[in-house]
Amino acid sequence: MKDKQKISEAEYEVMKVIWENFPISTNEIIEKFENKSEWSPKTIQTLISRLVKKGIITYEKQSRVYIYTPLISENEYINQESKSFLDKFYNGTINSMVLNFIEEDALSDEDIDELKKILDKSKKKGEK
Amino acid sequence: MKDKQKISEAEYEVMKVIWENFPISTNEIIEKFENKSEWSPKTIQTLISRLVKKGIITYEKQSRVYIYTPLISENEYINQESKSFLDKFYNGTINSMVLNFIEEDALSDEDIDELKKILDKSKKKGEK
DNA sequence: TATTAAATATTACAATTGTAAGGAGTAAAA
DNA sequence: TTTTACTCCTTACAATTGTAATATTTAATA
Repeated sequence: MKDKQKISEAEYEVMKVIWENFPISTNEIIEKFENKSEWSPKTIQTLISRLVKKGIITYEKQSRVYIYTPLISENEYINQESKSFLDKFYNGTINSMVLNFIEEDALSDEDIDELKKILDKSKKKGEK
Repeated sequence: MKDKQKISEAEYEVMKVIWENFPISTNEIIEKFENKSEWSPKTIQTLISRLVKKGIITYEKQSRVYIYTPLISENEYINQESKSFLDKFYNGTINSMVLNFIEEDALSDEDIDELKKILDKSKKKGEK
């Protein structure tokens, strides 16, 4: 991916389809939206072109059709967005986000227990 | 705040100043940016007007100057944004975000210990 | 009261985004 | 080979955003 281009909301919807199905052609992408959105195929095509132009996906020509592949993985992208989100709202740490959630009573006792289990499990993994 | 208007990046910078200092006048807001940004006072004024138009802040006229107050608290706003962020990237739960961070090795052992302490403390509070 | 100065309001303009329509090239069908 | 149909490319247009300049109003001063 070229240096940190933003993926817009609409483009992100297209990216989800590409991440789940690549390598994928224009028509296959359009089909995936057929039932779940009102977007015209033209709109989807525009979004795809913009993603190419931004260097977020690339394609390979197979005779007349284009087959797309992402240039950044979904995980990389989510991590990147998570980092900016935490930087913007929580001084950059997820701990401070969790603390805030607890203070705001946004976590149930079950959530908290589950979270503890998650942490304990990771500790064990780290030790062995 | 009118139904969920978006606060843009630049507007958010202004909001941070307003949240920290309200009630605050245009000139006071502009002063706060004097050393930390290159924005022209005109730019800041535009951002303030847009925030008013969006219903995110309001003002009171004191003779010729306007004194601004937020219509949404910083906490409310951060909570709101956190919710959409989690919905978009982590199925809506912070637990799944933490799990992902652990899997990505984005948390040190110290972070994890600290997080546990945070959780234990909250548990105690909940019990009493 | 007439002038000045300060504050707010209006206008500007390019880039990005959402949402598409129309045109062009080429492979397939007639 | 000519026509058709499908795929990609170019253009469109309004709303939002970043970044201001200009114009107007009005309080303060002369």
